[in-house]
Amino acid sequence: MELSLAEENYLKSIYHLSENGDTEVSTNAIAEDLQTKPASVSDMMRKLSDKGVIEYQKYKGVHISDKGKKIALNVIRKHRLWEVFLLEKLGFRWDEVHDIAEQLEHIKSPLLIKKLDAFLGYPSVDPHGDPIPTENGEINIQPQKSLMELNEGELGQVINVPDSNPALLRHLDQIKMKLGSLVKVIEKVEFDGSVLISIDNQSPIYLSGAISENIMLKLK
Amino acid sequence: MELSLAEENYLKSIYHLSENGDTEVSTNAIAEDLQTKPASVSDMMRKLSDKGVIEYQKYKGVHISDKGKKIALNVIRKHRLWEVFLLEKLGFRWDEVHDIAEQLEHIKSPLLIKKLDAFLGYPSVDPHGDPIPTENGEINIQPQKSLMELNEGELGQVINVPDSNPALLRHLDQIKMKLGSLVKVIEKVEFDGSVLISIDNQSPIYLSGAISENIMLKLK
DNA sequence: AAATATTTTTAGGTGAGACTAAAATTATAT
DNA sequence: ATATAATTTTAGTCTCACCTAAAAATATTT
Repeated sequence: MELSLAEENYLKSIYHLSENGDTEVSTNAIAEDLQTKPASVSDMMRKLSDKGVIEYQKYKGVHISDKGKKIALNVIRKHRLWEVFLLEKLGFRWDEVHDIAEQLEHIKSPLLIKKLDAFLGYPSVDPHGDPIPTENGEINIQPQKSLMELNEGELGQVINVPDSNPALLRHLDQIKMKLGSLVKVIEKVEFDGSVLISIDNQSPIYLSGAISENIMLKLK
Repeated sequence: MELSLAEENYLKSIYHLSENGDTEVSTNAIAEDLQTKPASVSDMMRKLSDKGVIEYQKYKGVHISDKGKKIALNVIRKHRLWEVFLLEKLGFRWDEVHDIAEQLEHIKSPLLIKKLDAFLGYPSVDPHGDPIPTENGEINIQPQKSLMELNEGELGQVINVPDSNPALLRHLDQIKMKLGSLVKVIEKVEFDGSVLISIDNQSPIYLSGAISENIMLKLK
């Protein structure tokens, strides 16, 4: 079954908002995520439901079906493989790849993705640490905690940062935080949720709560 | 000015049908080329004319403007760079690249194309021998003759074959004809327009007129 | 030059995917 | 429990790119 570009984007949004298909998603949340109006979402839900890629009851929110999940994961696979290509082969920075990959992910050619995957050496994660789903729609979700959840004294390794926020990514470049960096929480500031950390044993710096909740780590 | 995918395809068609913008193009020819109906073409001509990318008078055919030519050449540039990528980096065959490049050519990101161009080593022709326009819309059109135009005894070097006909390209693979091959016309058959040729001094074979008129050569 | 054929345009309509405004449903607060 | 607020859906439009059928313009025959 071939979905339109718009339909693919809806499915992807639902997949993400439902955290990998586990929770129900509201009409408003989808509208917000896709920068459209709730009325448009309702229309589309009827259509996607008819196609069997979501389960939908009026006023009751949306659940992605197995079929839908597979399609969403395939789009995500393509997005992340293209991100790897843009960074590793073309020399883009990690804050530049998301928007272009948003376009490339809709190119239709399974063979192209097979060959791209091989060309890139079968990567398992994209430049932001997100796991790349397999051809069969399997995805390896790692247990992770946000930097804000760590306690004073705890140590973690950065394994994931958001791909869609260039300004944040550029800031991480500035403070020299990258995937794989070891981060130690020295002090948590009660008042504003900011944290004092050291990155790879460098001199400590403060990070705002807004930033630290977006940085995902594996406990060490 | 941003054109839609459909508008870009119309411009590209007009550019090609007008042989690089030189001749007038008829409504029917465009409809045939784009597999659409003449009525749809008339609609689009009004729109493209309003945008200043073509000169159009009702019932009088269409001429592409300088502005339009530049846009068309940019799309063609992208198409041909992607074809090089697919063939040289991903290992596609030359008969497989056209359809995928038709999709990739509409990706919008000047920086992407700059970087892709560099990654490919600034190629000047695509896998079918078509010249790749520069960023500024310049294109190096070589004088060339179709194999059918050669006389008996004449020798030519293959410099261009059509990119959009996979069956033909696969046939050329079979008879081991590639870009750069030296082709000698041994005999021209009056009756059906076929020609007896030798490719790179191999044993002679017959080619139908339909094939030979699509193979473009530089006289040697 | 008139008749006929071809090409092109206009008129009106369709589906996709968006919108606004209003109605219906569900959730929250009093 | 009722009133109010928030969310969601429906109803009715809009634009885009296509369509068919009919009309208009141009080209070709006789």
